[in-house]
Amino acid sequence: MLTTLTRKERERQQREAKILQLARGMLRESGYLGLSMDRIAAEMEYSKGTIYQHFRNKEEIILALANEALEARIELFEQAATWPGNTRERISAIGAAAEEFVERYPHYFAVEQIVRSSSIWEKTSDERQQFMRSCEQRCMQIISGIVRDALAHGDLTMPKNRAPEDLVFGLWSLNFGSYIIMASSNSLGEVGIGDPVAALRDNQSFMLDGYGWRPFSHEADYPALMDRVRREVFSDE
Amino acid sequence: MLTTLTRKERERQQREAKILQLARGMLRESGYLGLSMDRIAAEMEYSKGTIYQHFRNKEEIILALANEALEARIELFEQAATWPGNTRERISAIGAAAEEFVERYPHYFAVEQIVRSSSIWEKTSDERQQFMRSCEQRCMQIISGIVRDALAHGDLTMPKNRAPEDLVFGLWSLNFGSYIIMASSNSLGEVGIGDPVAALRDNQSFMLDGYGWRPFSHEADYPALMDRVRREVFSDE
DNA sequence: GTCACAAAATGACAAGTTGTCAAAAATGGG
DNA sequence: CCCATTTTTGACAACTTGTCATTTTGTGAC
Repeated sequence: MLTTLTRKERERQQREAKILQLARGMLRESGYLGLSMDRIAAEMEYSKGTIYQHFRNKEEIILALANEALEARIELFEQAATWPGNTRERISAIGAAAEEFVERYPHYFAVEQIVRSSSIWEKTSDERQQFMRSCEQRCMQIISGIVRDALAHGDLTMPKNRAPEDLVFGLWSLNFGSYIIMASSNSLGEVGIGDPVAALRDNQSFMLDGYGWRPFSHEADYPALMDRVRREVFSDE
Repeated sequence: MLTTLTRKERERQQREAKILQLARGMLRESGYLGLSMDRIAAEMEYSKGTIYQHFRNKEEIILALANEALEARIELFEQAATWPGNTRERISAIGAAAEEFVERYPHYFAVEQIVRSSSIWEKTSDERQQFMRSCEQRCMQIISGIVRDALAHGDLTMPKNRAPEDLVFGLWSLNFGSYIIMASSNSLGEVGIGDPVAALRDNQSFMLDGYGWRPFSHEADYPALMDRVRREVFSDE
């Protein structure tokens, strides 16, 4: 009896994973409109009704994909935050984690873009919304924690009227904006941006330099550190 | 004959403007899915076929809205670029223009987000795509022009392996990312970001400081300058 | 084996979308 | 007034998503 229950449960989870896998593919292939419940059902060789027993609607599938990725991102960020070095090195490690995340979950930015598109968010369940918000907060906490450590250690002093979260907002928007532009602009080279990932690294560094976060980027080789973090922390699993 | 032609032409343009106006409203109200050709037709008291004579499809309407706004943005940026001051002041004036743009075209970021969503872009006409790309390039040129002036005047020296466009990419993504997040995150206050617009101003300034662009933000009152630019340059029309 | 009952899967449907196109209506020159 | 040309129309086809009565499947008791 126990075994049958778990077998069913296992089948259910497998099916759910398969749905998400198919959805990921469709989304990558042709965006929000390309994700079709009919086609998922057809490719799964199940009826539509069964798919709807897993996800109340299309938007739930998309949010589930986002949740999956965000959970993994927190994992990466937490690992990065424990890097044994000064605060400026630790914030660089977070940058490395962000790069790693983009490589492991290349579909995520497309998903987040869809979720942030009004009228999608509204259709999703409270639980998944809650989960997404909590992931966002958790991310914020991890990073602003490093900022606070830097303040405590005297590596950084906050400018007038600015909170640590304002700095995090800067890193966040710089990253988010850069990756969205990279993902959706097929001709960055033509406008003179040859290596956007390297440019992002530098822009982040210079922003932190501007805040006065020591040691400055000319005093250490942060790109090398980021490569090292990615090799040593994120190479396996 | 000439008069009848122009009258017709005038009516056509008025109708087109009305379509775009309605579309703007629907888009702001409820996003891409909320924009319905049927509803536009109904509210215009024209049949659907007539609407389709103006725009080949839904996506064309969205791109038309983007084009409208981008044209206006170039206007604003060009005005800002002529500000009579040092290069650092001129790049701040561009920041002021960007703020002004967001206030005048609050729907634009939602539109750009939709356009950047894959499978939307593909459905639009080459002409409008071309126009959008040329606007983007033009913007890039205006700003990288100021960067080059700064290099020529010795206000700034480019770091190793970086082109002026990489700096512009930084400002671009910082702005774009910040405004997208602001527009779609209804609870920034809860995560500790009280005044995101002020934070964006500072983050931009600090990034430019990090690049070593003189005079530094602690040597001048750039926020005050931006307020002044907005008052003196963008108050009328 | 078979019966009864619960659980799960089904697909026809309703209600919506976009985009088309033959037919109807308006227009304007002769 | 008439007729060629342009413009407008809305019924359609072809697609969505999401529902739910009906059918199928699974389980345990006898």
